[in-house]
Amino acid sequence: DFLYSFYFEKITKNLEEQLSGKGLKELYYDIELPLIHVLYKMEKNGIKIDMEKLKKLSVEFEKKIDEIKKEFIDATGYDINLNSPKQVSDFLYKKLSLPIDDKQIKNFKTKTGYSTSEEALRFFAVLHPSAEIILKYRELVKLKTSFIDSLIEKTNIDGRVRTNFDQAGTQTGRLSSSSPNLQNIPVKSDMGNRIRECFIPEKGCVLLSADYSQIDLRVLAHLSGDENLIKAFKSGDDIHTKTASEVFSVPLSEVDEKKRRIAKTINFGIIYGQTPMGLSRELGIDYQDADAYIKNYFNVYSGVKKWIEKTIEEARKNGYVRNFVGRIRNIPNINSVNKNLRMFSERIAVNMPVQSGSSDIIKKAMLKIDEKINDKNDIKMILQIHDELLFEVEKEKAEYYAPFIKETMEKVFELGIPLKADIKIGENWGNMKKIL
DNA sequence: GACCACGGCCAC
DNA sequence: AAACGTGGCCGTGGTC
Repeated sequence: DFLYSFYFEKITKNLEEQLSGKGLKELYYDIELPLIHVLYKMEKNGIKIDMEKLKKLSVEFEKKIDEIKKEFIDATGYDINLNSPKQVSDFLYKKLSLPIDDKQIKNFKTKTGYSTSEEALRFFAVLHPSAEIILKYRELVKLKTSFIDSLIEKTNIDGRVRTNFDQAGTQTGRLSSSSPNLQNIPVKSDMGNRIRECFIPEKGCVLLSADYSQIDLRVLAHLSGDENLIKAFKSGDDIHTKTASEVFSVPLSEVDEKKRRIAKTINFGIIYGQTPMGLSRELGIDYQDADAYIKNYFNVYSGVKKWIEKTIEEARKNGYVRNFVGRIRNIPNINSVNKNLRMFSERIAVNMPVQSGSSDIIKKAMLKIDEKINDKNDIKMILQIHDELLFEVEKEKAEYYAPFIKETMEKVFELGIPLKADIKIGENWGNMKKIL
């Protein structure tokens, strides 16, 4: 016992000094340490799975995958392993003998050969019907192996699946989730959404989802203090439509879907440090146009541009960046002579205060919500997906807790812009209706 | 059988 | 593909 307390104190003191020296005591004691218990409870709670539905889905996907395999053989005469990028690559680039020149495929090089990525397959799809078949095969196999079968295997006998949240696994302070990862359950495709429908509440309960609206862009607005971006959020208009209107110099009413889509891509790209080349490729537009759009963006939101420059400057000087609650990320290669490494470091430096800022906002909200619900048994916090919290709550209590959760999330930090959270409820995670 | 790199792709 | 940031997991193809 003596030795134990002797070394315990020694280690504690050492850690305290290290935290102190880096200005991390508040982050540790106000956020990370108390969060441990919240995460523990979420891991313990787990989430209920509609096993019957999931198993039916597995069978259905199995059949479809078999059909697609046959379809491929019928269409091509080749019986290759479609799970093997190597075999698919040989098939597309060699066996098909398509009239493609080096110029067209030079963008599709990988370390080991020629790519069969979705983008490459879309290129081949206009030349040969087999590419479309492979794409469909990929989608279904991905959903079946990574999600359907994995979830079936990892769901406990009590009908609930429990993830592992890693609190110290990311460079930005985000959580990560594994075994199974419940932070990347499909949502975008119809097929994928059918998997989400297999996540259900306990009998007598509903699922309640609370997600921050545009939290990263709002954090960017706060950090940069950019007047236009702040004004945009204060106005309550759709942010991508607003950006489109500003960047293309047209009234809000004249922003069509195409313009909005471009603006949306730019908005996300800014946070990740996207280059004109990246933007042009993603949108399938000319480099010159992409370059002009980004320049326009920085003209309109000049405060954002200044903040990016300032952030990179600080990273160069200090070798690290810090977010608004003091969290640190070291940027060791920010002054590297290797241009690729240096540019990469600059994007990391710019992205960190934004992504980690959002992450600490939701962590703090989790703590405040937990303070109120930790002794209640009519509501459980069960998942965090970066900007979303998922609860399992008794049906009759959903309307009682909803405003509290919304308000707690929105008021957790007083920033230069309003934070906004939307509340939805539903009988499964794939079909949620907005209530607040 | 354990481990790894790789290509590929799901989420935010 | 990635000159778009943060993650985890799948199957293949290879080594040991």
